[in-house]
Formats: sequence, structure tokens, C-alpha cells
Amino acid sequence: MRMQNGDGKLNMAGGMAETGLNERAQHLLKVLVERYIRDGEPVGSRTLSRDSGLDLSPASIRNVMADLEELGFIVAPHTSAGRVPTVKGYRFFVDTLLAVKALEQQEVRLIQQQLAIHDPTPHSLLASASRMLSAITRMTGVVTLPRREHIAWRHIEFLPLSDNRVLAILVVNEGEVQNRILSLDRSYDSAALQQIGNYLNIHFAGKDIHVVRAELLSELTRTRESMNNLMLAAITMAEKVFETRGQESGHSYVMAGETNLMEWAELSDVEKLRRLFEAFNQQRDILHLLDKCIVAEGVQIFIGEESGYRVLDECSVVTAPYSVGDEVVGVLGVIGPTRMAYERVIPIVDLTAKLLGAALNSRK
Amino acid sequence: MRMQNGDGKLNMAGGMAETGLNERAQHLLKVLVERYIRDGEPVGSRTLSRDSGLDLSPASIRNVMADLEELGFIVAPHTSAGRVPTVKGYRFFVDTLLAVKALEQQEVRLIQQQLAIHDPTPHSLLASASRMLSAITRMTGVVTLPRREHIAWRHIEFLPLSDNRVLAILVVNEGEVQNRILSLDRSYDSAALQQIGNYLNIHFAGKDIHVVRAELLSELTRTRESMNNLMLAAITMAEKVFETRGQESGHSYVMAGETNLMEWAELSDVEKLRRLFEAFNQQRDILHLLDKCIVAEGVQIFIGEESGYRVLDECSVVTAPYSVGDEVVGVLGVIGPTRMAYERVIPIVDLTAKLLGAALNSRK
DNA sequence: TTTGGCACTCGCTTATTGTGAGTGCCAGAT
DNA sequence: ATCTGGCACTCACAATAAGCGAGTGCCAAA
Repeated sequence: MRMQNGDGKLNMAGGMAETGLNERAQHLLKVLVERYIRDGEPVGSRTLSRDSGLDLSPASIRNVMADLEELGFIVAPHTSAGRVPTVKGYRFFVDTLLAVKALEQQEVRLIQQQLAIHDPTPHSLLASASRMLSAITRMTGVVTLPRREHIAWRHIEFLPLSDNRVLAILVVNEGEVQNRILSLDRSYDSAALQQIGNYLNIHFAGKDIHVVRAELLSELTRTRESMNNLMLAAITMAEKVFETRGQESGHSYVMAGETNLMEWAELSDVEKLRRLFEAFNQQRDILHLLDKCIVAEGVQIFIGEESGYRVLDECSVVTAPYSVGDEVVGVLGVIGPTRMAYERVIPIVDLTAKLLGAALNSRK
Repeated sequence: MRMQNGDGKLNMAGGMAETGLNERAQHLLKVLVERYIRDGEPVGSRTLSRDSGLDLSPASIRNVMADLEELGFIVAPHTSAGRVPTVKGYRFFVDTLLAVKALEQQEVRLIQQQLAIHDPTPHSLLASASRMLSAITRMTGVVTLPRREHIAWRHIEFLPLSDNRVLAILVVNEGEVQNRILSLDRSYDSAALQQIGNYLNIHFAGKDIHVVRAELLSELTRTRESMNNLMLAAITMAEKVFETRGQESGHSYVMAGETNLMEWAELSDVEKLRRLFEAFNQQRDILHLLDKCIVAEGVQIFIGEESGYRVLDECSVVTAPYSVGDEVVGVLGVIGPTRMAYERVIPIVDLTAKLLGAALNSRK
């Protein structure tokens, strides 16, 4: 326990009572975190004395460092190593000390360029954004598939296959194509299917898909005598389309650059990497995490254990929601080691979210 | 140099002059490889003497082992370790010594079951096969997308989007849906696009897609005066669809279980794994390799460097082509460490190829 | 042709010892 | 009231050495 010039001093000066850190301590913490992010090695009092610009001897620095440690902002991995930021340290750094660097013109242009695909499908835009995020940050990029509140029925088309099976192609919103195969209890020829499709398109085009589903269900419970064969078939088939929907398009994400994480020394343990990659494949946990970010205003950051998922204990996740029109439809972000260059990653994620939204919107 | 009972002896006895190995040497090699595959540790003369069933002393075994080493079938990783199979050793083992185990009923049923999906799209079958291969072998499964010689035009549909753009949906073969977005120099309304689609479908339905393309190109060079507006628009748009085809659906594969490879000790070097995974993502090299296997009759095996790709130096690849009807359309297989249980993997890959072919075919 | 014996090799593990970066604390300087 | 030089101390890490043990090649005898 250090009492000599411990809590007391730190709490008083600098007018930063809430944080428990006076100006000097904050500055030193900032330099320490920056330094650790740069080199990945514990930072000692000598280094800090040299590079802080404060003209203090290592001994004085050590006093401050002891305080910072006691308050939980930094730890020493072992007795005679320098100090390393804790999650709390990173958190304070990110929340209060971080000077977010404005992006260089060059980088802005690079990002724009990557998203300026010729005639993109919505999906190819997402894939591109994800790839770009991973390439530019040398970490893992992730973009959730957009999930609109309102999904507009655009067009449906049925084609006959063999064995009483029918290929159903449903187009929603602006060019999102979904297709599935239906097994029916009798066969229909092209013309009949054409009619069925027409019937449905006339009734439902432009309507919200949830409304369509509700109407379908209520139609199905109506007395069947009051419908003609065509109507009945149409409604049954449309309902079958919706039955099998959901799980695949249901919700997931596009990821890129997983292998980038293997280049970071702090993640070089094969077993940890395996678990991480497995979580990436599983999608479940990552998706839950990203889902939380959809309600946030802008960039959101989870540092280490903050995410609440053990596999991400040594990772940080920087996310931002993206919107089409004025509706937030998805989240994108970057996954990397806690020791990442936040001041660079944050504006990159921020900008990408905005540009992706714009790109999706302009093509709407 | 061992001359005492070196080449001479081995070449004579056993009537296996071509191979350079007499019966006893072959048997010992077999036991050694099996043992090494099981335990992953260099096999010494003592172990072999105990487990070969030959009632020979370690000393005698050592003589044989010295010969096997001189002929290049095995090596000692260092002076006082046991021996390990070389690529040549594995190759001889696989070609001549291997007793392919018939699959257990249980396993056969497991495989069948995994491929018995309710109303699968072609793609979901491939994905399922790949996942199943990886799960059952605890290695990485891969299935190339089927590439038919003959691709039949089934149906095309155009839907108007904003800004002179059109969504084109092309269905080929039995339920394979491709869609892309075309930017045009003027706008068309639904009705016009409907007409254009009809025109094309009437002309091309059932035709091979290569033929269609050829006809389109020759039509385009015809004097344009002799066509009406509808025809011109139809042909231009169809040609645009083909222009942008190819790279995406062009050729690639579905992979599963990459992370399984991280559990094999011999691949636990992060840098090697990174390169391997990067090659998986790149697809290029792997695809070249798989393409070679499409001409093979049945199961094909590449052991270590045999593949010709450096990233696969420590891996073996077991593949088999799969067919729809009597046309070979793709390749599937398993990628794992050289030290894999070939006698199990080979029949699994073989059976999976047959069942996948059957599944694709039955739904045709 | 096979085998027991024997000297030898060499990768591992464990213990030992430095070395150096970094620390905490104290007493004296500012 | 702070800061700093000094000093003893800690501890990860690297280098060196020693012992073990599995395995080897070769030889001479069975």
C-alpha cells in the first residue's frame, strides 16, 4: 500500500475528481497506452521518463505508476517488467484521452474507392466493405446483413421442376433475390404457375412482407369453399415460401480477413485461435454482440472481457451501425487484439458505416 | 552405407523386384506407417519387433529399417529417434499395402442421412456434403461447385429498378438461380421488361447457354435496321447478362471445417496455418489442384509435396470426382495432414462422391 | 540369417547460474 | 511539499551443463 502521496494527491489536483486522476497521471497513462499499442511491450518508468515530455525522473514516474496500478488502470505482468494497460486503462484511454486522428485524404479516397463498385448487388457491397475493413486495418472485418423493419414484396415467380417440385423465386426490396424449392402434392405446369404468380404479384406487390404473411395466414383459415382453385394454390404456395424462410437469410454476417488475426503476437496461441475461429463460424455469439450495437448512436467499442464472451477476452470490437435512408439496418465493425490503434480504427469504422449506408441508399 | 544385406537381398526375394522390397520389408513398412499414423510418433525397432507379429529381434528389424531408409521409404528425424514415413513411403503404403476398410453400416447411414435434406437447392447439398466430410473425418472438407458442360437456359426475368437499372434473374438447369444488376442507357417499365423476357424465353428456353451466347453475338452484329426495338433491347440486355457472368459463379468451392486442422499437432505452427488458410481463402491454388482430379476415374490422392503447392507440403488431399447423370461435373475431397487415416478417409470420400452425385441427380 | 551385446548419438527435461530491465522505498536535495 | 539519486530486490529470460532414455549402427557369435 502506497500512502506517501497516494489517492489524496491524485484526487485533489487538476479538477478531475470523478476520475481519480490528476492531469499528470492522465498524461502519463495516455503516453503509456500509446506506447504499448505501438510496441506491444510492457512500458517501464525509464521509457516513460524519456518520452512523456514531462522532464521527470524515472523515480517520480514510478510513484505515479504505482498509483495508476493501485487504481486499476495498469498492471505489471510480473515484478520486474514494465506496466501494461488493463481493460479499465484502455477504457479510460478510449473515453477520455484518445485524440481521434482525422483520416488522411488518401485513406478516405481508398475507402470510397473500395465501395464504388460498378452495379453492385446489395450483397456484393457488404462483402466489399468487409474486405476493405480487414485490409485497411489488418484485422478482421465484419458486416451484418441488413435487416429492414419494412421488407417490401416486389415480385414472385414460380418455375416447375420434376417430381411435383417448384422453384420459387422471391424478390424483395430493391433487388434482393431469394429462392427455394417447394415440394407439392401435385404438379403444375408453367402456365398455371404463371397465373399463380400473377395473382400473388397483383395482390401483394409493394406490401410489407409481414403484412403479406399475416394476410396469407388469415386467408388460409378462411373457408376454402369460397376460393377458387387458383387462389387456394397461390396462397398455399406463398405460405410455403414463408415457412422455409428465415433461418438462412434469417440473420448473419459477412466476414473477411480472419487470417489477419494470426499475425498478431498476442493471439499466437493455436488453441485460442481455434476457439476464436470456431466462434466466427458459429456466428451465434458474435451476432448477439453485434445486435447490441444496432441501437447505439455511433461507434461502439468493446474492450476485452467487456464483450461478455470468453472467446473475445483478448480482443476488442469496434462497431458502428449503418443505415439505409433513416432506418438503421445493420452493424459493421472490426475485430482485433485489445492492443489496436483505436485512434485510427474508430474513424475508419465510422466512415465506412456512413459510406456503406450511402452506397446502399443511392442504389435504392 | 549398408552393404551387408542391402539392395541385393531386398530385390531378390518375394517376387516384387520392381518395388525393390521383399515381403518382410513391405510388411514392416506397413506396420510402421500404420503405427505412425495412429500415434504420430517416430517408430523404433523395439516397438516394431513387438507389434509386427514377425517374431524378429529389434536388431534384425533395424537391418530392414536401414534398408528401407536407404531406399527412401522412411527417415529418422534425428539420430536417436525412430523412423517416420517419407512421401515415397506413404505413397507405396497407399498404392500397395493399404487395406481399405469397408465402412461400417453406421457410418454409411450417417453419410446418407447428412445428404438427405428436405427439398435441397443444389448449393445446399454441396454445403452439406462439405460439412459432413469435415465432421466425419475431423479434417477439412471441400466440394467444388458443379460445372456442367451443358448448361440449359431455363428462364429469364427482368425487373425495373431505379436509375435506369434492371435486375436480371437467370435460371439455368434445374433450379440454379443467378442474378445481377444491369445499368442501361434508358429506362424500361415492367411491361416492356416482361415482353423482353418473354421474347428471350421463347427463343432460348431449353437451349445450351453456350449456343445462346453464340447466337446473341451473331445477332448483335446483324444490321440493326432489320430488328425492331424490342428485339434489339432484348438481345442487348441478354448479352449484358452474359458479360458479367463467369467470375463469381465462375468457379469455386464450398469448404468446411478449416479449424479442424488446428487440432493436429503437426500443423500447430501459426505461420504455416496462416499460409494454409490464406490459400483456402484465395481458392486459386486449391482449385487448380482439384481441377486436375476431375479427369481421374475415382479416388485420387496427393501426399505432401506431390500436390506441387508449397502450402500443402505437410498436407494430403484425398479427392473423388462426382457426376450428375453420366457427366462428371465436380470434385470433392478432404484436406488433412499427411498422417491421416487413409484407409478410412478413402472410402468416405468415395462414397460421398457417389451419394452426392445421386442426390443431385435424383432431383434433376 | 538372426541375435545379443555394446558403444554411441542426440533430443528432452531439469537444474544452475548469470544478466538486465524494472521495481519499491528511503533519505537527502530542491 | 516534491522530486530525485541511490540501493537492494525481484524475476523473466537466455545460456550452460548434466542426466536420462529411446534408439541407432555395427560386430561377433549362435
